[in-house]
Amino acid sequence: MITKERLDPDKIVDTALAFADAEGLAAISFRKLAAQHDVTPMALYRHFKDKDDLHAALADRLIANVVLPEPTDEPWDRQLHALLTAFVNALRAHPRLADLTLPRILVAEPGLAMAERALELLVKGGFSVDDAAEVGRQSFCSLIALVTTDPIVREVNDPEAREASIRRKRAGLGALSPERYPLITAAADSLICSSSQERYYEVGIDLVVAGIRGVVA
Amino acid sequence: MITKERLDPDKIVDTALAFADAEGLAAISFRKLAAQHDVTPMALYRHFKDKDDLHAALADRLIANVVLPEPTDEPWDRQLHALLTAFVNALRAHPRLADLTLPRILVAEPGLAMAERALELLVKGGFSVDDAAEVGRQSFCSLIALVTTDPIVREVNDPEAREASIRRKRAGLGALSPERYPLITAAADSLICSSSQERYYEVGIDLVVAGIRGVVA
DNA sequence: ACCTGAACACCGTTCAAGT
DNA sequence: ACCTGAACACCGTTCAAGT
Repeated sequence: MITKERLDPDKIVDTALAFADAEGLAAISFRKLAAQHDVTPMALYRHFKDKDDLHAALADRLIANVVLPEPTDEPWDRQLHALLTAFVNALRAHPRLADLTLPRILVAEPGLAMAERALELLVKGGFSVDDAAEVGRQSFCSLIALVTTDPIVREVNDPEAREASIRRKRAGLGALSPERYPLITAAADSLICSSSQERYYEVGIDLVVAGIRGVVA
Repeated sequence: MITKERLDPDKIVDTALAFADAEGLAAISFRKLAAQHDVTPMALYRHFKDKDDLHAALADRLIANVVLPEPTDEPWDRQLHALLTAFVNALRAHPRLADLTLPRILVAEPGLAMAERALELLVKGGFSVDDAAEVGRQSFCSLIALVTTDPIVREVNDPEAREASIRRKRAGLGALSPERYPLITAAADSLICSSSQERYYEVGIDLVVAGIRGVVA
């Protein structure tokens, strides 16, 4: 039960985040949000211009949770690693919504501070300002993809359906010819589900940072 | 006008691809596809179990267009670069649908052949089979993200709306304080729109390959 | 086997109206 | 300023029925 005095946009965002965590982005509808707050769907339009506007508000909330690391005297690539990890950690709070953040990074705080800091470190690493922009953008895209394709999150929430889905995948790879696909069949378990979620994110972030280090002119 | 003898699933997929190219994934609906083929929406259910099934068929079409490079005697990382480029090129035919491909790579040909070849090259590069699986998966994810976030594709198709969107972004970054955000304001043009689409993809693929090279134990 | 018709349970959004 | 009610133009999907 929501205490009903005023229709608070922040509380609507809270509810939307909860819906998305439970059933994904598609589960967020104005009509369901309104019902949850004992209000008519149209009431929400007083606070959000349209659905894109609500999505922007959701993205801004994710970005607001980025905890920027303090500058240190470590080398630039270590500091960048810490910065990108902070971004990933913020997204992981609501992984089904990570996709929404990209167009809001250069709008919402602390996305702007994070972007400025990333450019700073990239320039320190040897990139021109324009190359830093290009490389930085692509790095953030990769990290967002890392979170949205988290194999554990991506599965259905219902544990029974999840079991069925994994069984189906295993059956699919199990039916392959080991002669024709020796490595896929050998790596089947790793391909179906990462060994550990922490390792998954570790490898993902390391890959991005290693890529950046590798393309410095 | 579609010649009407039989309802051909392949032709429905053609129409869906055209819709998505013009207006994005959300523009694909059973009702509109049916109308385009002078048929009732339910007729489609004879050929596709549901919308996910249609999406799988669309993904399979993208994957089917991957042109696998022949094995050469080049070093493993060069060959991997060529393989990943082939994947990206296939996705670029229908960039708004690139997202759909991930869960179909290990199902549809030549996705399986591509995955097997990628694992092969990664193992040749020094990865264990399981590490190759993890690193390979993340690399394909990053490349899919590269295509779906192509700044040119992501913009609205209508050239007038596109102009307005770019103007709005420029205004947003232009309003920032150059003292507080010296690098963002300096790189504004690069951040808003990549200089060239070819360079965008070159940098993106180079980053992924450099990352892989960098994390080899 | 393949397609239709009617129906159900949803959507986002507009517009005029109430307080 | 803030919310309601009715309406419009859409969705995916099920089910029973036609040929």
